[in-house]
Amino acid sequence: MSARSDLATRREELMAQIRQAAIEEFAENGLRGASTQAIADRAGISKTKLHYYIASKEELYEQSLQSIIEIWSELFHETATDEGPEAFLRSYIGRKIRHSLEHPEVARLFTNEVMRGAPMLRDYWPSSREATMKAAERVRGWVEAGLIRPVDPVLLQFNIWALTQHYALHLTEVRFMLGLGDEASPDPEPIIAEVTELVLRGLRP
Amino acid sequence: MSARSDLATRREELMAQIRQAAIEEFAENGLRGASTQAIADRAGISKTKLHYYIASKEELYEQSLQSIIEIWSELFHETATDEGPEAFLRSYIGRKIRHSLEHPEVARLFTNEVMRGAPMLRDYWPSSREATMKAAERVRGWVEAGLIRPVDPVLLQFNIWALTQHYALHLTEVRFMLGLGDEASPDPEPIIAEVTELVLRGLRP
Amino acid sequence: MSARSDLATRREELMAQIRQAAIEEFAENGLRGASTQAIADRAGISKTKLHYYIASKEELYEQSLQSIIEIWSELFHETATDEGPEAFLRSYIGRKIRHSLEHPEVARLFTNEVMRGAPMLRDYWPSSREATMKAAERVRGWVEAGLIRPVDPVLLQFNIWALTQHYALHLTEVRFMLGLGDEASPDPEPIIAEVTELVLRGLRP
Amino acid sequence: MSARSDLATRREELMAQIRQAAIEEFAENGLRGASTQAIADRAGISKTKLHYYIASKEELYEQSLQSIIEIWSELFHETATDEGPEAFLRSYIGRKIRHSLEHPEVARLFTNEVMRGAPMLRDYWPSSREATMKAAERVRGWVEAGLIRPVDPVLLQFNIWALTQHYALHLTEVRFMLGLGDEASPDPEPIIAEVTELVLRGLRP
DNA sequence: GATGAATGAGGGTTCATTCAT
DNA sequence: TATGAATGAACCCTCATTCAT
Repeated sequence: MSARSDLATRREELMAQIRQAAIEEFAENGLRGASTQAIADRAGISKTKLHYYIASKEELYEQSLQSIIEIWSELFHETATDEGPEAFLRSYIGRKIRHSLEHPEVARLFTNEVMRGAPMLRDYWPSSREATMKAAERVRGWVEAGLIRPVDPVLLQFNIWALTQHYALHLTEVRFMLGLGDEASPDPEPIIAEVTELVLRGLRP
Repeated sequence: MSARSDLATRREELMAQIRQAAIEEFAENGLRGASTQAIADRAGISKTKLHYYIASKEELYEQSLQSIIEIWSELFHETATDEGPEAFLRSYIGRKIRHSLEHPEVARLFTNEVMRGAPMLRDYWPSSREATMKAAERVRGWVEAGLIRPVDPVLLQFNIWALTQHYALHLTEVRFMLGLGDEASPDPEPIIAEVTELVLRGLRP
Repeated sequence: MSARSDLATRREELMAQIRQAAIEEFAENGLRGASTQAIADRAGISKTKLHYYIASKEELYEQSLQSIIEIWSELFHETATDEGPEAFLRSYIGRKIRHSLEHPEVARLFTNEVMRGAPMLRDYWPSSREATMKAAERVRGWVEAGLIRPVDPVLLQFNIWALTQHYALHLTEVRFMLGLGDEASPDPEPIIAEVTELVLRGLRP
Repeated sequence: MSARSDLATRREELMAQIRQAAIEEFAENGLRGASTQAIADRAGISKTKLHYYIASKEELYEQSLQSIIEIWSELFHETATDEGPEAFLRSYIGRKIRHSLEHPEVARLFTNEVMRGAPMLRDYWPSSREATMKAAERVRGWVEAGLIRPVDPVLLQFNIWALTQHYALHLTEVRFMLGLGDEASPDPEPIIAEVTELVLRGLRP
């Protein structure tokens, strides 16, 4: 067992390394600007070896996007939903910002793709829209129950999205403005507190 | 005089065309991913001609960034500041979002640069920080005057920034979720209303 | 006039050099086996320069095929047709073999493409078929007039084609069997005489 | 004994598969254009496995050529020679064309090599020349016996060679001109009849 | 000022072959 | 015997930039 498992494990580990390297490089330079040489360097392997494990740069890009969507989907569905807006939003905003600060490249790659006009995400939009509409329904329920003031439930989602993504996209700026070093990660808690407070108060009936 | 002026005017017009083309191309593909051929095409000139008017792709990129910063600086300083937080925020958020929706490429290019780690903006950070600190001071004044609840004045700026930039960065997604066509611009007013309301209510003492 | 003409002339000369180099390389190694480096070397220019003048290897290949077809078409139509089969065949076979021995690469490239299954010539077959049918009609006329014995007019064309192409394709072998040097061209006249005699006698009523 | 024999048999079968695959691939794409991957695919094995059984692509190419020469040599020597030119030529032309149409890849590979300048056949030419000279002697005998008209006995061999090879090389074109499907094999008999008639009549004293 | 020609460096990818097991 | 992993060389082609006129 150990031999087979070792081989499979090795391959998976390498693929994980490659995917991580790819996400970072694509996040920084976009699909066009990313080079397979740079991805290989980040993954610590040769360009030829990289190409042994991937079909093409484009396919690797698509897989990277796919893995991001899965990560976020899990993050959203792990959040309990039946305890009212305050509990839900506190939990979701906290998780989202913490993840953003730990893995800013994830949000960056996504934003990069969307800024290009999202040509690779066309197929994904419909299912994303469905999820948005389902969430909107829940927000409407909160409004009708008088738990929050009347809001546009789609724009609310955009706004929360904006607030939680921002700290990943602009981490460099945030670090500088908060007087942190180039590699230091800012303490997520004050940021979470501030964003949560803004949203919860902003929604009060 | 007219001859010289005509020449000078022509040159300036051409440079403006080039800069606009550059901002669009850089916004979509980043510094690395942008091609001078694509910029030339967008500007309606030949690649050789483009290179006659610019020193290098990098320099053109820097100029593009510079012009963005000027645009935003004007936008900020045109907003009257001495009528209290509500008037100021209503005005600023409105202007910012309107501009974002009309010229999404501006916000996109900036975010693109920041996501890369902002290597070209190192020189600009200090003066930006100064402006941020000055604005923070004003926010503190509002807090002390009891006009808004106590908030972290720097994070507040990030949050407003996040909310107003988002609609430029994610315009493609926004369009899709709102059921608009690929080229249609969404009506900015409902968005402005929703964002303004969230911020103003979120800041109530 | 001289300046413009010189420029245009230079370009045309270079293109002719490139086309010739391409035909030779493609004739020897086929589309897949040919390398743009080898074509550039044969043309006496750098690979980069070659790629400045061509769109792609495939397109250059197509142009090479196209130019061959034109050459042969001219060769066929230059032959007078209204003086009966003997005069026509003597003239055509002579021209064809002379050309074959002088430019064996032309016949070779064509055969190379046909041997692959002729994927690039699909578009050309129909018009070729038309020409074949028209020629077949003429042969039928000869038969009816009692000038030649009854033959399948299409297979006759194939056979003449086979006999005149062969000396281009197998020039290396022919040279060796005739005891010639590696670069020497065999005297075409005895070959022409022998082939012509075989065909004319083979067609006698 | 059976075990050893089975193993040996298996190996030989596999080698035959490989050789056939190689001939087809080399016939279509030449030595340079052929890929070991494509040969492996045609043989139904993995590229690694292929390389386990062959020393190199070049060596496999040489073996392929060698096996072709053996095939043709057998084909020639199986033809009875002591019944005069007509019987001999009828038999040989028939066999040759039938084989050409059944195994066009054989003739194609050979022609491909010759068109390249036959660098791999240098060693083979002398023995081939010897055979040609022997056959020429026999033709001269026929001429002296008044069985056929005076002809150049070497060129006659080239011409017969040309006529019988052509239908293999240009099968694609032949199929199209005769209105056959892409995979259909034309009926060899009318072709044999026409070629035989042309040659026999063309040689009449 | 303007433009076609040219180029060295690098882009992504494939290839025949070897390694390691 | 057999196979997944690995690799250096080469492939076609594009790029930002410079040259020459």
